[in-house]
Amino acid sequence: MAEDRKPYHHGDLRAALLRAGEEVLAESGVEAFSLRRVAKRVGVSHSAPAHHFGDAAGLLSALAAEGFRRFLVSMRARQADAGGAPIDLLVASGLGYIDFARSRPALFRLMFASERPKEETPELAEAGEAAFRHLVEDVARLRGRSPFSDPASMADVVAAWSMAHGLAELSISGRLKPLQSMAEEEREAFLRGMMARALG
Amino acid sequence: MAEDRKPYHHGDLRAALLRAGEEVLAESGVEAFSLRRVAKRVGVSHSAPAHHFGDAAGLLSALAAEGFRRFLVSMRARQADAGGAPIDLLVASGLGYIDFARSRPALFRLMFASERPKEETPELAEAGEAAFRHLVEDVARLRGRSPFSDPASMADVVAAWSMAHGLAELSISGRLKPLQSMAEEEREAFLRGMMARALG
DNA sequence: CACCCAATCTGGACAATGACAAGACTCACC
DNA sequence: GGTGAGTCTTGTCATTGTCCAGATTGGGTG
Repeated sequence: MAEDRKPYHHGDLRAALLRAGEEVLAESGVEAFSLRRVAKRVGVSHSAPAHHFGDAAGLLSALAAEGFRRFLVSMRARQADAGGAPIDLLVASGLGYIDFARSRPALFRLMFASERPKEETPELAEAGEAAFRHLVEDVARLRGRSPFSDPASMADVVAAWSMAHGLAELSISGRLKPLQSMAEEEREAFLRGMMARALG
Repeated sequence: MAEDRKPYHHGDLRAALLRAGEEVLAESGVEAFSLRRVAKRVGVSHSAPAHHFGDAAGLLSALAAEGFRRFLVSMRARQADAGGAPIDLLVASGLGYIDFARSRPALFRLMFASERPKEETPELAEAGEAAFRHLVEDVARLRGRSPFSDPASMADVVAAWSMAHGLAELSISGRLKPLQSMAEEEREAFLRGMMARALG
C-alpha cells in the first residue's frame, strides 16, 4: 500500500505502462515512440515492459486495441445525442469518428496508419472488427439489408467509411484549412454535409 | 567514368541516395527507414548523406517532395485517358490519387501520415501545394468558380479530396476487403461511383 | 602550371534504443 | 517454513542518428 518507496513489484505495472505509453505516444507520435521512455516514466527498469507486452510492438498493439474500444465509445457518444433516424445515427458515427481522430491524433495514426502494432494480435483484431461491425450495423439499419449480403449496402459502408476516414486523416495532418477556420457549429454542419454526400 | 572502382567522390551521390532511399522506404516502410542502410546500399560511408541532406529528415523531405511531383503525374496520367468533361477530369484525378497510393504505399504514407519530413522545407511545401492547386483547378473547371472565393466550391474540394484520401488510405492498409476481391474493371467502376458521390 | 580552398567523403565517437540473457526478489501456495 | 512461478533488475550487444576531425578531390586563381 505504501506508495512512497518503490517496492520490487510494482503491483499494477501493466496498467501503468499502458497509461504512460499513451502519454508518450501523444507527446512524441508513433514514429518517435520509445519503450525505454515509457519504462522511465513509470519508474521501472528498461526491460520490465517485456514481461507484460513482449516487445515494443506488443505494447503498441495493446494501445491500439484500447484505442479501438474508445473509438467505438466516441461514435456511440455522438449517436446518443443524435435523433433516432437511421441516417442521423450513421452521420453521428462519422462525427464521432472524426472527434476521436482530432482528440487523439497519434493514437488514431497508430491504429490506422502504422505498421508497428501486430495486426494479428487477437485483442487488436477483435477490437478493430468490433468497430467495423458497428459501421456495418449502422448501414444495415439504414438500408434494411445486411451489407454482407447486399453489395449496394456494402458500397455505402465503404463510402461512409472512406469519407469519415479521409476527413479525419486530412484534418489531423492540418491540411483542411477551410475546416480549421470554421467555428464549432459551422464545422459540425459542414461535416454532416460531407457524410450526407457519401451516402448519396 | 570508371564505374568499377570506387572513387573517393561518388559523382552523383545525391541522386543515388534518393534512388536507394526510395527503395529502402518501399521495402521497410517509413517507421523502419534507416539512413545508414541507404548509405550502405549506395556503398558509401554512413555519414555521407549528411552533406547532401543534413539529416534523415532531410532525405525523407526530399523523397516526399519528389513523391508529390510524381503524385501529380499520376493524376494527370488518368486525366489523359479520360473524356474532356470537367466531372470526368475530376474523377480521373481521384483515380490517379488512388493509383499512386496503391503503387507506392510507403511513399504515400511518408507524404501524408508521417511527421518525419520537415513540412516547412520549401521544396516539399511547394510540391505539396502544387498537388493541392491541381485539385482546386479541377473543381474550378467543374463549377465555373474558384474555390478560393466560393465556399460551396471549396466544399467540393474537401469532399473529393477526403473521399479519394480515405479510399487510398484504407485501401493500402488492407481494410477495404470488398475492393480487394474485385476484378480490375469492377474496381474502377466502383471507385468512380465513390468519387461521384463525393461531388453530390 | 602550381597552388589553394571549398566541397565531398571517411572514420571514429557518443548517446539512445530494442532485444536478449542471467540473476535477484517477491508472493502465493502447499 | 519451503518451493516454484511470476516479476523485475542489471548487464550486454547490435543498430541507429548525429557530431566532429581529418583525408581526398576538383575547380578556380595566381
